Amino acid sequence: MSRPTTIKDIARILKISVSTVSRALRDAYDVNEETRNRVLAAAAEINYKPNYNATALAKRSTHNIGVILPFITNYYFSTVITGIQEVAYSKGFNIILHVTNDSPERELSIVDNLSLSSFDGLLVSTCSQSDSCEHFARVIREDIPVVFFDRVPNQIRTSKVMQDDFNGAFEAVEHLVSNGYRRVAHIAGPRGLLFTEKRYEGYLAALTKHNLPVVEDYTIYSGFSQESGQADTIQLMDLPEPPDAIFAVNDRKAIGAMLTLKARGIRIGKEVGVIGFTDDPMASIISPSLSTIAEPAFEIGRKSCELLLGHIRKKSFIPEEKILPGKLIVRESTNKG
Amino acid sequence: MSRPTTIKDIARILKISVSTVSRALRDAYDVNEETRNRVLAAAAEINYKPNYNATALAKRSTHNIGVILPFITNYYFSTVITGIQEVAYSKGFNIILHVTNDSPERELSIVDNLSLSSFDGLLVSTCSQSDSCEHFARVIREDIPVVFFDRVPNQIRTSKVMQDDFNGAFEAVEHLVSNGYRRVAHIAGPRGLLFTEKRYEGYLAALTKHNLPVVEDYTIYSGFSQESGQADTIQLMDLPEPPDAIFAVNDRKAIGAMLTLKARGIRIGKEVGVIGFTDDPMASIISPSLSTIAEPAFEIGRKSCELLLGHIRKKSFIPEEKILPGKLIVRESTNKG
DNA sequence: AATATTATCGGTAACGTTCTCGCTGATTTT
DNA sequence: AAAATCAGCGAGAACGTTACCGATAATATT
Repeated sequence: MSRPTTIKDIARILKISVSTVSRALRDAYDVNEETRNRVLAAAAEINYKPNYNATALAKRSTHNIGVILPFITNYYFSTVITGIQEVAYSKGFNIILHVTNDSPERELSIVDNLSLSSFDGLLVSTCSQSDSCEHFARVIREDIPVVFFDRVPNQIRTSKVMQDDFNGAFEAVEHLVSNGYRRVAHIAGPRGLLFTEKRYEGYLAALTKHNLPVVEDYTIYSGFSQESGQADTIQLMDLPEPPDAIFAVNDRKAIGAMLTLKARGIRIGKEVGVIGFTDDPMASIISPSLSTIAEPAFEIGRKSCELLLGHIRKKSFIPEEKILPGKLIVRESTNKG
Repeated sequence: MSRPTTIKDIARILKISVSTVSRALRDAYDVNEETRNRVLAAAAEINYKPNYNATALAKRSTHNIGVILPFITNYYFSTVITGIQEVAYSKGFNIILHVTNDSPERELSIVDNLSLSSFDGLLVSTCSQSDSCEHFARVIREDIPVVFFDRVPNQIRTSKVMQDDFNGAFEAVEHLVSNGYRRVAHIAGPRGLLFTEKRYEGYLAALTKHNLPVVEDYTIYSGFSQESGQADTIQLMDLPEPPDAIFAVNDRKAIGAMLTLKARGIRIGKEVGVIGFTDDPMASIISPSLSTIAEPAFEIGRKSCELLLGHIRKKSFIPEEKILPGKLIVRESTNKG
């Protein structure tokens, strides 16, 4: 209805200039304490709200950060966002959310159509099949800071935040071994993703440390879904010598594994141990409950955002890497009895 | 590095005026087909990206919609957001995400601090304890359209999108009754929320239709969490005459109920039936699997966003209400025999 | 042939804010 | 008492875009 009040209204009411009002509202520099109070009072009086677009235009800085990720409908990503939101909110930044549905074309179109004027920095977790990172490189070349988390590309030199995938996997597999399992299989994520490789390496390292043979058929790369967990497990258990334990790249796949094991009448834990990665709330709901490596999702969100805001504030974009530790959660699915 | 290219650059290169360039880029009105093509070519050439802030300032319309909700770390809300995102993306709108953590103070501060210049419309699901809706009324008074979904206030006349809570609850309870359960209890949500009431009314209606007595102690209002589901169920089962079925306001509480029933050695389904609301993926993971009313979360997101964009487009804000049907999903937890 | 119409374009003022100067008048310095 | 300093303020341009209106030339109308 009534157009929003502006800085000019305040100036007119107080019979001072807009420059003074602007300074009073922000810097409080070069402005008398008394006039400043009068400005503040007048602003409150007429319910003044700053126009962020005008500010952004004049200062060449929006107060937005873009967040690009494949999904939000799972525990991990939604928790990361909550962490991001937490620090963004406290620093007065808005989050512009973009979901790619794990489609590289969509990711590309989002990044390219996104006006560079609409955010000060980018927080991204890539698609699983990102053939190229050129689009992100372009953004960085425009001097807009980008911080990657979880699904980080390795071709590009930039700030990254991730859980300790190698050690998490190592711990998971070592836990299996120390509980008496000997033929440990790994149902992995899609190839090409850095953390898929890291977790695989951790798996390998634990096997070799404990002098266990590395059976090639015991590692299957596929998707992240529960369904692919089921399919992988069928393949695994149909082997001449099936494994007696399964380390899944995430809890969804672990749950898929448990489902096929159950369907085949195989006692989980006693006959075949299962361990996941994430600590999705489902892990404690399913029975038997699922052992897993808890990821610090919330912390990853916080750290990523803090890192990004740091880059934005000091205008310098020196890449940093942060690796946050996970935590082994022992439950029933790795209890041999 | 190099400052972003602007409309002026194009004008200078082509030796035409900025007005013509602006028209060529947008309207294609009052501009020759050929010059328009030259402008488009030049824009692509120098990698021109429009500055949204300048546009927003000149047109008094950002291309952003604000989304305010209590949580995102659950299946329902994250799926709604995905639905919102889907239509927003297709129409070129950005989503600014705000999470209140179900805190009324935070909700208030978000709405009040949000510059009205930073979004064209608002999509909100309120806190459970919103004592007032004044802050939203203020936004509406500024002629910014607001659409509520799921958790909608009843004191305020505005557009609303929700699942059919009454009929969903009715169907759930009728399903219990027709499966032979007679003493049906209801562990409800917090008082004051519209859908808590609707689901309670549906529960009542089903009982009275089937001539079952309404026992006051059989309805407990409390939180939404799994823990409150556990607590409520303890209270229920300690009654002199405990219920033989529980209708929970959502799946999390239903799962809580199942946990305490299991802990007490009560056979779910056979002795006590349990049904939830939402169809969280957990419902099919837990064992016995949980019967529930599936909510059309994705559709609710889509519809809310379409409604809002409609309001924004036609500048008229005539409140509309949409009620989307749920669907009964029968699983093991309501199988008596 | 004079006039009216049309298509295409340019000039200029907004939009709300910040920023860089420069100007006053008062205070301090010498 | 003259000069230097300084606090506080204002004028005006800029940020990139759109909107309104007028100008021009070409075409159509009578």
